[in-house]
Amino acid sequence: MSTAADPPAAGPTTSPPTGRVTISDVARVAGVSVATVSKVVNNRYGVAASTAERVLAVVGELGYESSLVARSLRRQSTNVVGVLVAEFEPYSTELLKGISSAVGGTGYELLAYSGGSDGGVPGGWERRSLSRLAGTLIDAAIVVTPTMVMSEANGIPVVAVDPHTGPEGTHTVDSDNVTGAREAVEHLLGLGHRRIAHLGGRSDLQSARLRELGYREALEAAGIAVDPDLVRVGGYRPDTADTPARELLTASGAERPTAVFAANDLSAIHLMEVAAELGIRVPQDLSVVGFDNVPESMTTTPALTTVAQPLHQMGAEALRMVLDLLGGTPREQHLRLPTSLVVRGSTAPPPSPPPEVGNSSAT
Amino acid sequence: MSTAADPPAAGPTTSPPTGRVTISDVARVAGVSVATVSKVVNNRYGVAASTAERVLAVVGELGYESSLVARSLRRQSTNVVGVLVAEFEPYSTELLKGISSAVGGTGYELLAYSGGSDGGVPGGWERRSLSRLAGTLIDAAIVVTPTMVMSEANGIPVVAVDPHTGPEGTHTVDSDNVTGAREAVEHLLGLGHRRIAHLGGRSDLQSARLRELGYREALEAAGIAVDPDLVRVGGYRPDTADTPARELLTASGAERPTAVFAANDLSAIHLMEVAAELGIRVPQDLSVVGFDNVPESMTTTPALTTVAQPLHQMGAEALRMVLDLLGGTPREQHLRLPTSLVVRGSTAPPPSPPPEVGNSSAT
DNA sequence: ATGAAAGCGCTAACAT
DNA sequence: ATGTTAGCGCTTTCAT
Repeated sequence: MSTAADPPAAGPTTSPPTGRVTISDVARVAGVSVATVSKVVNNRYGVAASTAERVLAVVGELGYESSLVARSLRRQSTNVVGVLVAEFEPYSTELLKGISSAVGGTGYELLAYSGGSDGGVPGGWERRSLSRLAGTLIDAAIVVTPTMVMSEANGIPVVAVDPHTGPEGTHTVDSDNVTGAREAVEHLLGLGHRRIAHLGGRSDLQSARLRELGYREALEAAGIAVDPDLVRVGGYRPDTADTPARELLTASGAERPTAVFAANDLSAIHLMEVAAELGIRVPQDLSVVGFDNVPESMTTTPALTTVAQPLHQMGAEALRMVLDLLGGTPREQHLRLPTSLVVRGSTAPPPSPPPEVGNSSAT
Repeated sequence: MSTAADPPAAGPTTSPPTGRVTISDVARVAGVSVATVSKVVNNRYGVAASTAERVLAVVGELGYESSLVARSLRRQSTNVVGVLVAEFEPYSTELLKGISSAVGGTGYELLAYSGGSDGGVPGGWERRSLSRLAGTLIDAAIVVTPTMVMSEANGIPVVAVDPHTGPEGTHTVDSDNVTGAREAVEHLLGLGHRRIAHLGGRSDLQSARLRELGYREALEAAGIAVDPDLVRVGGYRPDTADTPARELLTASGAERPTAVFAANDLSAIHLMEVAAELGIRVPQDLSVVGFDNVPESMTTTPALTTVAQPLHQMGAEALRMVLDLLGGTPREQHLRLPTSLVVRGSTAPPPSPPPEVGNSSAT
């Protein structure tokens, strides 16, 4: 009395109706032991050609593929490099493109893991992800913008890209934050700006401190004192940058900066939105420079002038470094790549200077 | 006689000098069994408060985190959704951003695996990756642009995004390729173009066929016969598009198209480079339209007019769909999202038409 | 409340 | 040439 929905109990053997094909399934169907199947699929010696053939046939028929998990648990290495990120956003995905292009032909596969944000403690996602994957799933790891110092205690090579804590414990790849920031500000100075504000990052992060340092250096070199009112913490994110951006832009008259150097593109873009809301035109009334050159920086109107980090190249170098480490090739601990200024539409000379004291046509 | 390179054999206990901290290490140090440690870290009942406290202290001290691999091997589910891609390129990473933004707050983690290209057979990476991960490492999978039909025989929910074989076996998310292509060509027609070429994708891929269909439909609706010389296979990639692009653009005089609709952005961008090389100005001498709207389409000069696929949204929808499937919520098999034309600088009216036969000033 | 033991799928010694 | 066994790190009955 079975209905059509009931599969006609083909065989109440060990095979569950659902689920994946395991090595035991192959062994049973081929009439050999699991060890033999393992030898066949791994091209080990000691298997008769006829047996191998039969096993391979069953493998093809059943579509068997060894489980990465079970295999890594047993084996020493997996041939997989892990890329640990907090989240897949513009910065990490650009890096990923560079890593991916460099992995071709190396025989390694890539596994990008996003174990950040939700759930546990805000900081420390990198340590947690690393502990969960190292030694079992991945042979080496590239950690993107870790907030904490990574100890290599997990027994696998680790390369940190743009570590927020500065190059310390581990091998690192980053870009020249200070020079990049200085060039951004020098660009504004060259345009004639004098009241240049800085919408900073997070004061606990190395990159933010270095970018602010570059800002200060450029100003001082030009003989301009840094006005504390013109420096705000923006937090790197649109939401955290909102209030400081408003404070900067609502200053009255001559107090208002004619240009802003933001610590990253995301906050620069948000500042441009705030400016638009306040009726401040970019670049006529206000020049804006960002940092990172993520793809999003080209989508604004006008497009954002920014300091480019060579993200693809940084990713590729990080992969090469971690593979060298894996192979025992000694590598320098820190690799720093140069930034470059990308001038687009958001910067222009400042509006005509306000009438000075003693000017003939004042008031 | 030990050199500085020899670590001073700290303790020949069971703990290897290298490698990760395992549950046994914690158990040994805390003086309890591994079962107890497991119970503590998983908040199971039946552990004395004092014991739990002690174990937790050791966990913190040693920085223990359970291995994803070992845990998944034993457990039914892993709370990890896999994203299977052939490679991390602009298309898949944009999707990834959408998937990542939608995963927040769901309690799931993301694992993007790139098991394509190198090594084995060109086709079938998706089947291989799925077999390797399904059932053990990941609870569900989103497969990006699979070339083959995916059977759900792996026992886990699968959603295919932009499947190259057309919506058949599995659940799918894609965009309206035909309408998108038609709108692209209608845009060119509206600008006054009549000789419109098509730099196609790969003829074995569904999306390429649909885009060519849209191209043909638009032309026919306008009463223009499709010139076979104006249709070339571009293969979706810069390298494969090179020769066909040259063939299209080196046609002499009036034979040369005044506009090209390319099957994707990458081949459109390469065609623009070829045009520049040949001294053909875009958009004055030639209009170009792409498809996808990957970030790279904004980096060209002029920026590329293209048909946007809502990639972030498609990724987010794919995640929602696969999570629904996981939770047993019934979902429609196919979800198709609309495309939209993004007009940028690479399209303009055609150059003034060549003198017609019977024109007074002809030759 | 705690621990011993089995077993997830697989590979690698070690028999036979 | 093939099979048996142990064990990777972990969770989970089942005893104690």
